[in-house]
Amino acid sequence: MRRDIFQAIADPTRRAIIALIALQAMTPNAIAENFHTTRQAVSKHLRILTECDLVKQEYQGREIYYTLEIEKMKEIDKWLEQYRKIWESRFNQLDNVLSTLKKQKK
Amino acid sequence: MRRDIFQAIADPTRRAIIALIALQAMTPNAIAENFHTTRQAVSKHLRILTECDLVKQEYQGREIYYTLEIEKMKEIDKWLEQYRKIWESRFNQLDNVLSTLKKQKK
DNA sequence: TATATATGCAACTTTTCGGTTTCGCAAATA
DNA sequence: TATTTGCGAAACCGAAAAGTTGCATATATA
Repeated sequence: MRRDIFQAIADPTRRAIIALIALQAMTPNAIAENFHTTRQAVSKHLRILTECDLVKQEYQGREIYYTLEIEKMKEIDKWLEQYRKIWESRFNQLDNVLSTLKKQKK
Repeated sequence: MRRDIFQAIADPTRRAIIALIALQAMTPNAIAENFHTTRQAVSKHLRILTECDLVKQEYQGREIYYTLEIEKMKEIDKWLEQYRKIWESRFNQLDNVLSTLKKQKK
């Protein structure tokens, strides 16, 4: 099953998990303590996040630390770029209108 | 039913619709021509996009033109901001390492 | 006025999703 | 060695999502 980063961040619990491990690597149990769900449910979310390379696993004995793969987040930023161009150009247009009004005032 | 912008952009068809109407306002029929689904399916997507204020409707006779509400896209950018800080700080750390190496060379 | 067109909405179906429960396995510990 | 602990995987379940079909309605057009 091919996972997509946009699908991965669609779920609020997964976004919260991302926010958590962005601060420090955590084990599934430690992550689950922050939610009102079972560890297994968290494990499922972690699997989805892993499948689309948003998180990485670090094995340490029988514990598995999950870390955020921050580079992957840039993909969203990249997608957003095309729209950022639009809202910035619109802002410039508004800027032009304002400066035109200013000139007319003079 | 409360809609979320992250859920809205999770669907690839909806992202494609957003990309389409970002260029110019379009009617449901015109949008549907670009996909291998029925007009009704597109209408459903448009409804979801409308519910979370990502698109606006402009009535013109019996036609309805859908336009992208670009301001709403900034919400994603805002969410991304916290992670942008992280990857930028990591970049700076790397930058420091590089400049340290450079100094040692001298 | 009769017909065609553009659209939304409701009902229904199939698929997907998020969750729980149960299990098995490997590592730590008594 | 026996038991506890940390974890993933599979089976199952209910809810939601995405799609289709079949309407109803309003606006054009012949």
